[in-house]
Amino acid sequence: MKSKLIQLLNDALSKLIADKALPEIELPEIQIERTKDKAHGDFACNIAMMLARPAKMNPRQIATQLVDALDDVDFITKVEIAGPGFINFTLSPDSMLQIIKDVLAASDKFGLSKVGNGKKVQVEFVSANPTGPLHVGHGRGAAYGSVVSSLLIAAGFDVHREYYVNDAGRQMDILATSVWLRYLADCGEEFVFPSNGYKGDYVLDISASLKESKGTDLRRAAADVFANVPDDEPQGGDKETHIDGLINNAKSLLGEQAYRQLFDLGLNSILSDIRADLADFGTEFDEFFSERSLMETGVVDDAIEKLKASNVLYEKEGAWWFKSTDYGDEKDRVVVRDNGQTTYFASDIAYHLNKLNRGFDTVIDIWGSDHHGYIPRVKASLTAMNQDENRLKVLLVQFAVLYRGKEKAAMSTRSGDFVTLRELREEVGKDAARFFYVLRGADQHMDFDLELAKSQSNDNPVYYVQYAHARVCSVFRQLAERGLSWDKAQGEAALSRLTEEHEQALMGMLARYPEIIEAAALNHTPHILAHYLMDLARDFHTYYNAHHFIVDDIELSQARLSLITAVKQIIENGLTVMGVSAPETM
RNA sequence: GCGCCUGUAGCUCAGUUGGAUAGAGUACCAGUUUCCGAAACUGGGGGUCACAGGUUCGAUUCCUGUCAGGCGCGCCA
Repeated sequence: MKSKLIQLLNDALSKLIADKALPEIELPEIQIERTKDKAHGDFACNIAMMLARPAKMNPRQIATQLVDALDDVDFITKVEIAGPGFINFTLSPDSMLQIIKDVLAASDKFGLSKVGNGKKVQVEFVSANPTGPLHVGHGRGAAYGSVVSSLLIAAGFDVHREYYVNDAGRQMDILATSVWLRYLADCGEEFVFPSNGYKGDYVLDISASLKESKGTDLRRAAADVFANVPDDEPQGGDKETHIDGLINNAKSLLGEQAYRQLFDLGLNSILSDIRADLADFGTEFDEFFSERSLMETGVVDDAIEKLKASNVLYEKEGAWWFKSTDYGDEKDRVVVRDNGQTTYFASDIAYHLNKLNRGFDTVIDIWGSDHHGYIPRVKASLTAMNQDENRLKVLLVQFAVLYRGKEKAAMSTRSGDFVTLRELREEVGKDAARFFYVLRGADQHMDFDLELAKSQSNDNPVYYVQYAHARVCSVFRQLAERGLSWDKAQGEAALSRLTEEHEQALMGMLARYPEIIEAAALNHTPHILAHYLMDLARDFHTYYNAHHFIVDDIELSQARLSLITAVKQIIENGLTVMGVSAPETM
């Protein structure tokens, strides 16, 4: 509809210029917007005001000439000039009714768009270190990423969803060592657990399974395990060197093969837990991409060679540095440490190069806002390797600050003191949790009150939307009980009977859905879809309370049933995009 | 100190690329059920859009500065 209006106005403008009623100036892009106030018609255009300055004319005068030059079309009943020079359009009743037929015809396909034009987009999200179960902080990224992906799919993009598994770094060594130490304690060894080790209960589960499969094969004397290990922090030492010493002893006491088995046990246990958790949260991935595979297949080394060849690496104090300051970063960054090991950053350079080489038109990374400082160096590395950095888009998700009532809740994977995503899901349900997460803009710092989410889950807006859907279903159950039925053809033939204000409002709402999907997808703002669904549900509930759908006037009844079927369809479509169910009863 | 994000009703937040009288939920107050589900609806009060300048027909929106809060500034991942 917007494009039809733009076409109409463009024709009129060129007519005016041809008639020399307007000077020959560069025309700005015509903007059409839906009016907030029904008194201003259905659509408004501000072109006359935008032209006022360049044309050196009074905006209302331009508007008057423009309106006179407009072609007559059947879908517009009224054109008015208002305020400082707005041109307001009112749609004809027939064109309003068309939306119901469109929704019913397209059903679950209604709202799908082709703006994406099949372009390949990769979306990487969650990518939490597999050192422990997902906690509620990861939930926001999971919900946001999966809805952004679904929106892009709905908008016609070819989407590949990916989870980057950090299965190669020191954190994983700490996990493996933590598991081993718990196992040793289980075997009867006595020692103090390192302050920097992973203390969560899930580590005990893994060590128990290790004991079950290996018996005491991996038992070593505590004295050997702690031999030559520097003091831990509580003893006045440093927690980092302490744990590193333990890791080294673990490797030498167990041997490479047994250590690797231990390492993989920890990794695989936690990763499979994460995958199951995400699946239950309605968050699907097309691929789990391993950091270790990048190293083992030489992709990291290749990337470093590429940077060396581009002459953007230099050696200092035994390490290799990337000159990221040449590309606007604050300081240069190490890619190869003085001990010869590549850094996490080196893996990430390789990973991003790999992504671009896989042929995605756009690569989207969804990161927690605490990683924002990382963006300049990654982009710098891409530019240095002659890649177009604009193909990488980084979307930041601000932290969800957890509260228990008025109190801030602590959250740390290391200490094991956190609410897991699984716990949250079991308490409030997948639907409520997802809706709650996506309800706010990603750049909004979110207050997540666990008390509210858990105890007052009935106040969660998701039920308001789902209830609207269930209510429509209920009407049809009632219809069947009375031995009546809805006839689509009969209903569509009688649509002109829908003259109530509530019905007009609802139809206007339905017509907005495709625009919402497109805007939410292109701007990566799923929360506008959530808000739209609440608005639609509100209009429906209001309508429900004001009028009956099953009435003696058959034509009217059939027309109304057609309208609420369309409403039900769009709620279902929208909730599906959000990964939230649309129940028939509640 | 530098960088990113934020500041809108008591609280939690919307406010589309600058538009007409700044909205919703919640909380509070008062109402609505012989009739399709009251998890709903109707009405009411509640605002210096953090503050100060600037840009223009027009600013909650864009620019600059100040204040306040969150996060980040490793040869960690």
